Amino acid sequence: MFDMRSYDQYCGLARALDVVGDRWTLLIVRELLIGGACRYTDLQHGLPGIATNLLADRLRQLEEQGVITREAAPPPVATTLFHLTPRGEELWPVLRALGRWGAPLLAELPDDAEFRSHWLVLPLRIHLADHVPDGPPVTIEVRTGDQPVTVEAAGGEVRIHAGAAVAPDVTVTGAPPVVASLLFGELDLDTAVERGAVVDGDPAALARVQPKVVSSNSR
Amino acid sequence: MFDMRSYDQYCGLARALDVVGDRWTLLIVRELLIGGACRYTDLQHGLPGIATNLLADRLRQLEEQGVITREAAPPPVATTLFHLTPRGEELWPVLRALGRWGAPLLAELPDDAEFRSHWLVLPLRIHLADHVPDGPPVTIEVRTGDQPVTVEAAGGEVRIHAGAAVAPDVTVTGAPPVVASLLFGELDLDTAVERGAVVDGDPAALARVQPKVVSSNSR
DNA sequence: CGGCATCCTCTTTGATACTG
DNA sequence: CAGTATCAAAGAGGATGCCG
Repeated sequence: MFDMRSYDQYCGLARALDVVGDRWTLLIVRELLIGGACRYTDLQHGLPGIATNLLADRLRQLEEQGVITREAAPPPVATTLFHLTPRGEELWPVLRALGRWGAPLLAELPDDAEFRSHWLVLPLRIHLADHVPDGPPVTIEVRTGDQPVTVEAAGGEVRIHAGAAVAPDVTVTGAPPVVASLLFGELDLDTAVERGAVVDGDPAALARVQPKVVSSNSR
Repeated sequence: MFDMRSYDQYCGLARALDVVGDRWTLLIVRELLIGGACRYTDLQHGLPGIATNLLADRLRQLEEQGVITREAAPPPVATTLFHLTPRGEELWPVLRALGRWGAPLLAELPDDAEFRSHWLVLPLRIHLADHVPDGPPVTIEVRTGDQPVTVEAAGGEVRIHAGAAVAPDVTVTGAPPVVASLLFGELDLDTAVERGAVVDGDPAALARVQPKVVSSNSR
């Protein structure tokens, strides 16, 4: 039905690209790193623009290469769940490096670019830290894009996942670029509010997890 | 003449892939990370199988994106030199992560895969270290593939570059997989020799730089 | 509805030949 | 040396149909 195209080079980079270098492939891995396990339709939702046959092809290839597994969830759910194998999870450093390199390019995106709020999860996991390990737990609800994202800081650990928070100490609402810049500490609170962010609740909860570096970004 | 295809997603990973996600692109970056500056024909030699129009296209795109620069070398050389910009050099963590992930896949390659010995340079830079900083300098010449590669250890630093050594303390000759496995400490000396490697000179020079971990690989 | 497969069109790639 | 030109083959994108 298809043949794996290969660079056919004795080089680790080339071998990696043989497996994950095709269009959409690493974005599929991103989806699975964020959520843990996804249904086919979850993947389609998180990968706006992908053709359905292409998604099916990529999933089959990734399965053959041992990067993902498909698991038939038992009734009454009766759906197929895709998730990364341990080998697939080892792609995390690759995604981290690429995401970091690409971050400065976000500024050049048109305003109508696609956005799914769960895409914030991995960058937030990289950049946020609990700076007050001994403080009481705090919860932040981030409202931008298609669904809320919850940030919980407690005991020196930060947990981030898609979905609404129960009783957030603070909520942050606004367009993705402003909300993201605020959370990543690239904008201070006042500037973010000036640019349309709405912060409802205790701003100290934000300061607890934001990266310390505040660059002097303007635009 | 062309339009940059974009995933159009507000996501750092997707933005990175917009710029360096096309086929061959990261391999071009590899070539430039290894050598520093390359002529068009050097790139063709290091990228066996690439179509020349594709190479020209990719170079133009990378230049537009600020990843590489082209520099007209003055007479009497009178050639164009391509090299990475600082922004392009920041792709090093990406290549490192991908190369590391792909390394285990090298074993599955057919024996007639393409090989250029300078492809060893980056992995060697990652894995080798000078374990005897106070010892006298040593030089290793690696002979496999199309040209020799030189490893120099001195004062705690290891320098690796393509090209012959002047007066090597030891030379290692053999097929790429065996030579590479020996240098990376995945095979011990005896096993490597059994499998066709020829080590001429002082094997202690090898031990000085090899990674300490010796895994129990067999095949 | 979830998980694809098919069909069709359009773009990108690969191979080769040729040029300033 | 550093490309451009040309053309066939493969892949991507989009719409729709199928089947449990």
